[in-house]
Amino acid sequence: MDKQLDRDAFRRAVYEIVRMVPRGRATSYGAIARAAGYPTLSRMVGRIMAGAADGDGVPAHRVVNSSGVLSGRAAFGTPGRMAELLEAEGIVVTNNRIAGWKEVFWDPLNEINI
DNA sequence: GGTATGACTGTAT
DNA sequence: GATACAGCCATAC
Repeated sequence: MDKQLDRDAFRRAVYEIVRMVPRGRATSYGAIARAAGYPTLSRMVGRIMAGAADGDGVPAHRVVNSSGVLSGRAAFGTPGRMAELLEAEGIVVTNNRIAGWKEVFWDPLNEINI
C-alpha cells in the first residue's frame, strides 16, 4: 500500500512539474525526476509521460532527454508530431534535436525550490 | 521468479 | 560526438 502511495505521489509531482513548464521552453526527464524528489527515476518519468501524454493538460512534448533530443516522439502517435508541437511554440527542432537546448532548457529546481 | 526492454542519466574512455 | 558500463524501476514474456 505504501508503495502504491509513493508511486502515485511521484506521478502527481511529475504532472505538476510538467504543467509548470512555460510555453516555448522545455525540460528533461532527469530534471523532473530530481524536482519530484527521485533523482534516479528518470526512466519512470518517461513511462508516466507515456500514460499522461497531453490527455491531462500535461505538455509532454516539452519533456526531452538531457541532450535535448526528442526521444519520445513516437509516443505522440506519429513521428514528428512532437517536433511539430514544439515548433508551434517557437522552439526550433532540427533532426529530432532542440536547437539552442541550453537556452530553451527550463530547470524546475530553479523555479520550484526558489 | 528470472530475463529482456524501455520517452533516461552520469561518468569514463 | 560516439561507445561502453552501471544504476534505477515498471512491464511483458
